[in-house]
Amino acid sequence: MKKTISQATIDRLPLYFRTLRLVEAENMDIISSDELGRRLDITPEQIRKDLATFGQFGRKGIGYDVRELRDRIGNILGLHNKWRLAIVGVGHLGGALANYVNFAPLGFSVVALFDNDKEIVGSEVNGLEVNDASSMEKIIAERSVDIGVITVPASEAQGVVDSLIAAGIKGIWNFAPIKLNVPIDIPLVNEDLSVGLSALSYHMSQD
Amino acid sequence: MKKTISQATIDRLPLYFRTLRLVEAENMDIISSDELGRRLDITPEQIRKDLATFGQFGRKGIGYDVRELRDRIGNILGLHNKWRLAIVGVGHLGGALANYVNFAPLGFSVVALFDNDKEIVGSEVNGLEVNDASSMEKIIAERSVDIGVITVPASEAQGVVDSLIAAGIKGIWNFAPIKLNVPIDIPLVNEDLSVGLSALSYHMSQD
DNA sequence: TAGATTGTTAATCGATTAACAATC
DNA sequence: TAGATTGTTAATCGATTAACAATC
Repeated sequence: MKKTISQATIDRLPLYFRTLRLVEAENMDIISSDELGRRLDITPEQIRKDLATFGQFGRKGIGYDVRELRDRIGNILGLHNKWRLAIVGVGHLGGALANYVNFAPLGFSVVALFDNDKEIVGSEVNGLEVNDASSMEKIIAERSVDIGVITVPASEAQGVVDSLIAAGIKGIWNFAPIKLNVPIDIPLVNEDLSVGLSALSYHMSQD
Repeated sequence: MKKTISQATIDRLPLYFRTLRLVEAENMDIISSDELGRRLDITPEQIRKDLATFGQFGRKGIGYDVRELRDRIGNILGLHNKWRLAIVGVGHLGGALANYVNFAPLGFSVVALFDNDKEIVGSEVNGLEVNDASSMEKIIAERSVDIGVITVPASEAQGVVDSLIAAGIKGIWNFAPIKLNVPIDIPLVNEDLSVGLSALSYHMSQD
């Protein structure tokens, strides 16, 4: 029986991964939980605890091998899967994500774009043609799309998600500010920009 | 002495706010924690607990007045401040945020755009001219900018933040995937897209 | 060896859930 | 009145922090 990993731990792993890549570029071979924590404002105890969830990664008295730890965290996060994304809704935000350069180093690639606006369908974004939403089922199968990125208006989001799931998508990354219903076996991550901005407003309003 | 409010609670308030606006558009005057919870997949106990942090909002046996609760949550979040944003880095993501339509209903407005790319400076995005980064200090004061939005590459982010803070900015909303150092009295919220996407990858990789 | 640093257990802290009296 | 629903206290659960033995 697999122990459940806390979401808080999972959300810190990408930060470790990112920092290890930077540290690697600085030609450091070994890093301590202390140094890694200093670079992320996370306590070394927290980092060691997080890593201990998945096994033993370091050497007592020495620290962690940068490359090895980066690889192992990447594998835990499933980044070796080289996930393929389809962006549904090629407005400003969808277009920006189609051009986002920070996906590639994590192994994600955008392989399909969809919209239902005749003005947008047929145009090219970052070298990829925008397809009509009606061809979603066919193209998702053809291009082995794994993840659907929802950048349509909230009112259309659930319909799009239903279609994606019918087409066999394996995960949903949602930017529409609305609660989506998905089958329990389809992971869903919500990226609600208004939450972060409102939280900032809250903190700025405290004396 | 003011009790500290948990970040988890603060992060749920925007969801309540958003849902209350929708419910209001449906002409509902009263809502129970049960119904609100049903619409957000949050337990009614959690909602009542969150609200209780800030006082008494409802009527026993009846529920919450939709408009009143929406107003009071808006005020707790500080949305009545009508914050003014400047976006620094008008690439794809910065440009998308300059056009983002979901800010206005929350009282946020974008009043300045900056970039250091000569190709971009002088162009117009959503009716607003892109200014040279060198004029940041002057324009931020002139336009009473409250919040700086960081959409520059990670390598430039800390420099931009230092300039913004020197110019008198009151809060930072950061999209650059890097840990920023800011004075403790300047609230900072990080929006790291790779965290959410990596977490999705993790969940998709579990049996 | 002495100093550094991990991995792990125990202690603490904080958040969520459950229960229920108050009351509309 | 009976049914519904809040606000609040108590119980539980889970996450973080502290401490330290193991060991390089």
